[in-house]
Amino acid sequence: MKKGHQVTMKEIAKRLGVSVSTVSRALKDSPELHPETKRKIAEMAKEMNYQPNLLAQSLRISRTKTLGVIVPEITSHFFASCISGIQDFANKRGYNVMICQSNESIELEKANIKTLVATQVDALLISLSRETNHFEHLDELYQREIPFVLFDRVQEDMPVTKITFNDQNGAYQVTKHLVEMGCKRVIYVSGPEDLYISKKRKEGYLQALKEFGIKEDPSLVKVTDLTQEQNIKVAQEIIDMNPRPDGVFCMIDPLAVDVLTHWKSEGIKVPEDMSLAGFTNNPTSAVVEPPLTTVSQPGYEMGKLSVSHLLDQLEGLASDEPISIVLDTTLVPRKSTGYSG
Amino acid sequence: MKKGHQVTMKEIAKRLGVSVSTVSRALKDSPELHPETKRKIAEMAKEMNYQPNLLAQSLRISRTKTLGVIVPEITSHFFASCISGIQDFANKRGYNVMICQSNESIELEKANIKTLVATQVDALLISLSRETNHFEHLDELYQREIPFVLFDRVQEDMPVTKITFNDQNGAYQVTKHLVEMGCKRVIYVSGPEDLYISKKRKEGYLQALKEFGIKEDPSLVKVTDLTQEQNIKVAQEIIDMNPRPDGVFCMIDPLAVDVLTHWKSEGIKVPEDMSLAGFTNNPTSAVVEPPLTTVSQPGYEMGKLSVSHLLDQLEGLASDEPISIVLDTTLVPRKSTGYSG
DNA sequence: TATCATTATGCACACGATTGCAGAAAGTTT
DNA sequence: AAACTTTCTGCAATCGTGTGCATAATGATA
Repeated sequence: MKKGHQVTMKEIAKRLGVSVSTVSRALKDSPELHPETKRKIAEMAKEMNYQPNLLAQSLRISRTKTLGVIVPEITSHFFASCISGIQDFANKRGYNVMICQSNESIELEKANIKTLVATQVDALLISLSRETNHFEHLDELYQREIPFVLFDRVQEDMPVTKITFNDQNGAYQVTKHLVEMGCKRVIYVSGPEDLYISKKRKEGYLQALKEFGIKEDPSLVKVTDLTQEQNIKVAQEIIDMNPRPDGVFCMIDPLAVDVLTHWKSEGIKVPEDMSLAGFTNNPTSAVVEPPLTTVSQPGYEMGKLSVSHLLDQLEGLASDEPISIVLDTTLVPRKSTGYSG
Repeated sequence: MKKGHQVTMKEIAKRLGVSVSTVSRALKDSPELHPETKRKIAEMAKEMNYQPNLLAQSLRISRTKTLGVIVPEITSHFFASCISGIQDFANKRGYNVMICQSNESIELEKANIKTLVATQVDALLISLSRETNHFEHLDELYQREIPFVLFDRVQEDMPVTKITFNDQNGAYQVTKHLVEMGCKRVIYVSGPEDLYISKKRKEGYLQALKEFGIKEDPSLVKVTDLTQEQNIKVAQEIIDMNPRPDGVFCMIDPLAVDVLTHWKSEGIKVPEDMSLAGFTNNPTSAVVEPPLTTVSQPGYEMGKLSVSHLLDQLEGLASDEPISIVLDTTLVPRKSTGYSG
């Protein structure tokens, strides 16, 4: 299939018997040109449906006004919200966005970065994959002075701007809530342990226990790789424990939903037999039965803030100094922890 | 913030005291060059961490190997799945993807098309917004010979390749299922009436009724603009009807979930008092209580097929003749219609 | 009428990569 | 030693847009 021909300045120039530079100046409304000439050229451009070739412009000014975004997966509602926020605010400021997903693979993440850099994006917004436990590819970006920010899934030691949620505080609040609702033995179900959010949420969990004078017990921390299979395995392990725990905080909603579904099929009643809480406030968590207590993380806001700060830096409206933006989370108590309100 | 400098062929050439053309040929492993020269250049390129500038390449060959995608909203799980399929298969064939969302607005849809065309994407994949009821912008694409395909939300009269689901058959099956489960008075809740999928699903609904010899009754068709507010209003209207219907087919899952939630708060039991079914098979529909009977629409598959066929056409592997690809849907019976299996 | 100021336009080059053609350098043949 | 290959490399133009500088054309002044 052949792509249709696009009208160029050259053709407008030819039709009117002027030079290309005159056309260029006319379309930029340069004061050096005779008004009548400008009018004629503008008219012809409109008639021929001229559209400037952004590729050529970008090549000239070495700026594409395009940002690259890398997320672990688009189909996650949280990341989709982030993307949505990034898009909206990038567009508002005249930037386009190229989105890639790493599918939680570090190799794909590297490949994505490479392509985005090759296409000359002006900057990158990256949320790291689950697998990413070494960071040479980020170091390289840094050394090549390609601006980028990290959001949600960050590497703490990287000297770039990072946008995160107050994961620790969110986990603290939800654990505290579980204890306040009467739970004596609270389990934390963690995702992969070197994941930033796994660590932070664990810290919050431990902080709450400590505050209530509950001794830390390693056997109350379970780990899953977040596949449905393992999630269910962990759910079963929990109800097999003796003495059985009475509260479970899952580090992310889909995990909590898997646990809930399994328990239901095993006849466990939530919250009567066991309290359950998640994290993220996915739309799903509001409509399961019972509705799931969780922690709200506004993804759209995160996207908006990430891109806004990045563009401020790019355009010199903010200092180049890397900063750390921490967004607040809010506890969303629901029936799965016995809350009725 | 200043963007780091990228190494160009010119610099490699300067360092080695050869011409830029020699560098270009060396990096393309041209047989005209002395092997030793090639070796030296390749080495230097690696050392300097040279990355070709895709912008310049694209400008030269007038092809960007980039596709534009426009969807109504990214945060919908269905469209996110489509995007995911498009991405994966575009990347496999060496193409990049720029994604835009129209937020269901025809004006944004037009603006998106304009930017994507200006950035010289090689082709477009479009799913129309709810508001799109005139099609000049698509006509223009067609006249300018910019290749594009329509998926899911299509305009039937456009002479381009269209990828849709067998919406009518899906609706037929779900309606038939409701009747077979014992429903005597089945409601169809439609989205905006000029939406392609609203129409098609209504046809399927009517087809099933006809087959069972049930007379068409306009009062059994309700319409909502799909805002939560109106969805709830319709849900209330239905339980206020006299005689009360005993089965409801909502044209899309989130609508069905809104209805279900409202009914629960009003003490209506599903499926005992009323059967309920949706369409799309969102992840949510499996975890609500009771689980929702629905129709599965594999979005990832749709994305994959759309992009594959588009690229086949672009690269001359498939005929330019517009075709219509219709994907099958499958009924997913669950408890909300009394199914137990 | 010669000179100068002013206005309007074009030339040439840049951005980075690619390629047809010319031509230099080296080797081979007569 | 002259003529001819063969092998290797560089020049210049291209893609579409933008801009400093030169210059042509016009009018104003002395």
